[in-house]
Amino acid sequence: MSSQRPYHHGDLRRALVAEALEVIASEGPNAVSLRALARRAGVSHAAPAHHFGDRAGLLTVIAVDGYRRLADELDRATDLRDLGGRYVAFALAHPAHFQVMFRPELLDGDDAELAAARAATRERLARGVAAREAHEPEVGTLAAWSLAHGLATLLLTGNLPTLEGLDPREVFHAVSHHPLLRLAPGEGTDAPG
Amino acid sequence: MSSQRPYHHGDLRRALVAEALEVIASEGPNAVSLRALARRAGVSHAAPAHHFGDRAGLLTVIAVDGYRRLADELDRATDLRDLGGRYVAFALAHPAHFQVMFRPELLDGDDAELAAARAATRERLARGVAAREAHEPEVGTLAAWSLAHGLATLLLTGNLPTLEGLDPREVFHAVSHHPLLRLAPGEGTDAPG
DNA sequence: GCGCAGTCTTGTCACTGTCAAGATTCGGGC
DNA sequence: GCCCGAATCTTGACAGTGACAAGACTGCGC
Repeated sequence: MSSQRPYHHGDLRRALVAEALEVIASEGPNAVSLRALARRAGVSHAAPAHHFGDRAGLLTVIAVDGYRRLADELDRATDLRDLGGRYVAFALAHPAHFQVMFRPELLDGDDAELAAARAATRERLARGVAAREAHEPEVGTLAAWSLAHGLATLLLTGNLPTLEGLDPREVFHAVSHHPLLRLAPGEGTDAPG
Repeated sequence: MSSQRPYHHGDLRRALVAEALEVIASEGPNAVSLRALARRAGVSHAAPAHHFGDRAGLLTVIAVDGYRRLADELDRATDLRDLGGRYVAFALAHPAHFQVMFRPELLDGDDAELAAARAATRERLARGVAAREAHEPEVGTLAAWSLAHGLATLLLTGNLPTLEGLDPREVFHAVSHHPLLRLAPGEGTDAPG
């Protein structure tokens, strides 16, 4: 019409990913429409296909990005409890990434980068647990991962409205202090001092 | 084949739910198409709308059914560890129900039956935990729920391929026996009484 | 200044959910 | 036996979607 945009967008790939993240965070991955993203970016309806192939391609790019960010975050953990806290905090700080990462049916399962990023993140988790727990580290990893992942998922899906505004890290810390668990780093079960 | 079906299907509602469960279990809730379900049931493309209103209506019916079945299952638990085991086992025995139950964006959030069924199930969880843990039962419920829910979710999303064929209940028991946790019923680690 | 590869457009197809309006059949009251 | 309302299902239409094919434009290296 009036303002004739240049033929080339310039940074379409990045723009599409950014818009997709907004949509996913507010309405979930199902609400992502390649055509709607294209409209918002001011390009034709088929432009996204060039960068991502198809819908799964776009979501896979987001998932890979998420796994890498999470791995970086977990690298900063000081102990087992901090590891869990960072995991839960990541999920709530990057809800779009987190949701997509754990919905394999939305992703391109054959993507090599995805497999690599996923494995790297997992290795961070296992290392973080093994540092504290020498006994059956694999089962320990599973236990810690399940706890953090479950809490993150329940918070993200709105199943814990009471805890809505709280700092997710503090919520995890509170949970990990409960007598049912023994995640306290370095302290015995009954003799904290 | 050439037999002209009667105008009324007879049990269309039930048939559609059954087909939807199959589709969800094998390809996820996104793969559910009202038109495809109608085709498989041998009715016109708009027939499902009469019974469920829209797509969210169908999935909400499934979620309500799932919450009720889960509540029944949790009622049978003998102790806290058994409660978690049953939760995880339910998720893997009824993957379609479980997936839909925890995807609020797919459901009709205003549905009264859904709210009631969800509350009833939650009450079962809280009761099961409180029976064993008197100290901060709400935090304890959150801890136990997170652990079971996280393990169930990770198993369902194919994130634990190593454990694929195993009995989910035994997997939970193994996790709950790890020194990181204290879910053992009645046996304190150091001071049971 | 040329050509090529990367970027984007236009056009089309089959499929989807949803709505409106009508056809068919069931069940209860008489 | 009959009739009428209500429940069930059909037909038709509309806008939106992902995907594909073929072509237009443009920047960059040479």
